[in-house]
Amino acid sequence: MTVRLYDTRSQALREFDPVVPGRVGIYVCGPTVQSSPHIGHLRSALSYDVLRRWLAHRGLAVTLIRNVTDIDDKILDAAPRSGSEWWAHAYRVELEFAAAYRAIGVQEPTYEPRATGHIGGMLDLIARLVDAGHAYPATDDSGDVYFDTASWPDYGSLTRQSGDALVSGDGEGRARRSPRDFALWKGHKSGEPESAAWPSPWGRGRPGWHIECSAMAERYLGTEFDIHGGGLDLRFPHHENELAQSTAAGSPFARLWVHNGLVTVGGQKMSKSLGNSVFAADLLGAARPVVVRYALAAAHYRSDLDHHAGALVEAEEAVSRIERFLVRAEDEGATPAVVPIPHAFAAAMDDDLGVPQALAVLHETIRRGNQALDAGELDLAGEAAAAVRLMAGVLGVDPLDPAWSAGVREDGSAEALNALVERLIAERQTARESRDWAAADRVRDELAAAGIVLTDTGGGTRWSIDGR
RNA sequence: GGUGGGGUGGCCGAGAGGCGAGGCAACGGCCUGCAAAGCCGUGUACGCGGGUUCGAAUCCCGUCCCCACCUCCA
Repeated sequence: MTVRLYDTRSQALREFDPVVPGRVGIYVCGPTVQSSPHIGHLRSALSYDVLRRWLAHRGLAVTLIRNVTDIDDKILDAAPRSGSEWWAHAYRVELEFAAAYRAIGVQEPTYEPRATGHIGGMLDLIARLVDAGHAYPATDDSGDVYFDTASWPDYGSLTRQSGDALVSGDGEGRARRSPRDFALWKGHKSGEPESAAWPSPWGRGRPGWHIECSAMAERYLGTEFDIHGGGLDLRFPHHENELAQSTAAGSPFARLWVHNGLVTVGGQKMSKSLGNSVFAADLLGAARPVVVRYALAAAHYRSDLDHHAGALVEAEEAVSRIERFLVRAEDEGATPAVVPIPHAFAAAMDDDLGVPQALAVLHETIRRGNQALDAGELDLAGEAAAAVRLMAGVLGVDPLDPAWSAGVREDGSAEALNALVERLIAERQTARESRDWAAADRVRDELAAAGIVLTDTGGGTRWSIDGR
C-alpha cells in the first residue's frame, strides 16, 4: 500500500518512495511574516498538516520543516507603518500565525526555523555557488550577489517556462548580467536599518528572497529530501529559483514538489487592492475552529477553493452531522469497538490525498451507523462510531476531540446552564405526560428563542446550543 | 503572448468509457402529541458543436468562456 502524490515537476502522480525507508522529510514554505494570516495561509498549512497526518498514519516517521521568513523587503517596508522595528513587527506577525495555526488544529512542525537564524548557512551556500561559477558579485558597488541563470541549463525546469519570459524583479536596475538572474545576497542600502544587515564576504547586506529556503531545507533535511510543498503561486519564481540554486550547489534537493491550490473569495482573487482579504481572525470569529478547519480542508488540496457566503454554514452542518452521530452512538450505548480505518477511506487518501472521497466514506459510515442505531444493533453502531472517529481524527475534524475545547476556560457556567435547562426539560416532560402540549411547546419555544434546541430521543430529551 | 489549471444538478464538491461519490438545500414517506434528529425515497448534472463506440461527463476534432503564474504573494 503506497501513497501517490502529484509532483509538479514531472506533472504526474508519483509513488512516494522515501529517501530513507520508513522516514519522510517534508519542507513547506511557511509565511513571510509581513502581515496578518489570511484564509489562504490557513488553507496551505492545512494541506500539509493533512499530508503529514496521513503519512504518519501510514507509519512513516515524519520530519516536517516549515520555515518563517522573517527578513525580507516587505517586512522592512511594513514595519515603519506599524511603528515598529522590523524584527519586532516580524515577530508579532509570526505569533499571529502560530495562534491561527494552533486554533484550527495544525500540528506543530517538527521544527520551525527562522531565516534570520540561518544567515551563515545561506552564506555558505552562496559561496558554493560562486565557487562553482553559478553566482557572481555585482559589477557595481552594490554588494549584491546574483545567481547566474545562464550558467545553469536546467533553469526553468520546474515550471517549463520559455527563457524570455523569465524575468526576475529582484535587484531591478542593479548590476546583473541578465534580467533572469536573481539576487542571492542584497548589499546594504543607505536608509535601511543597520539591524537588517549581516557581514559577508561580499560586504554587509541581507539575504535575497529564495536562498533562505534552500539553506534551511538542507540544514534540517539534508541535501536530498522527500517532499517540498508550498502554494501554487510560489512555483515561479520562488521554487524555480530554490531548485536552481540548490541543485547548482550540488544538492539533489526535493524529490517531489507538491503545490496546494489557492483560495478565491466570492470567485475573485484575494488581494489587498481589492480589499477582499479574508483573514484568519474573520473566519475564527464567524465559526468554531473545527468548522473553519472542515471548510478549508474538505476540498481537494490541489483545487482552487472559493470562499463564499455560506461556506462556513455548510461546513457547520457537515460537522454537526458527524457530531450528532457520535453523541447519539454514545447516548444509545453503542458498543465500544476497535476497528481498522476503512479501506475505501485509506485508498482515497493514498491516491494523492483524496479528501473529498475520504469524506464521502466518512459520511456513508455515519449513515450506516445511524441505521444500526435505528435497528438497535449496538455492535454495528459501535464499529461505525469507532471508524468515524478514526477517519475524522486523521483529517483533524473530529468534533469530539478534546483539543477543540482545550484552552476554553471552564468557569462553571456550563454546569449552571445545564442545571437550568434540565429543570425546564423536566417541567416540559411533566406537561407532556399530562398531554398539555401547549405548555410543553411553550418551554421548547422559549428555549429555542434563547438558542437552545431540544431533541426528544428514545432515551430522553437532549439539549444543545443551536449549531453545536 | 508563454506556462499551468478549470467549466459537473438550486449551491458546494468528487469522478474520468458502462450500476448517477458525498455534503447542503428542496420535495414525498416512516418515526414523533407536534417538532427536531434519524432513516427511506425523489433530480433525464456534466460549457457548446460534431465524431468514435453497443454505450461518453469521461476518448477524438473543433469551438466558446473562466482562473492562476509569468511582478510581491499560501
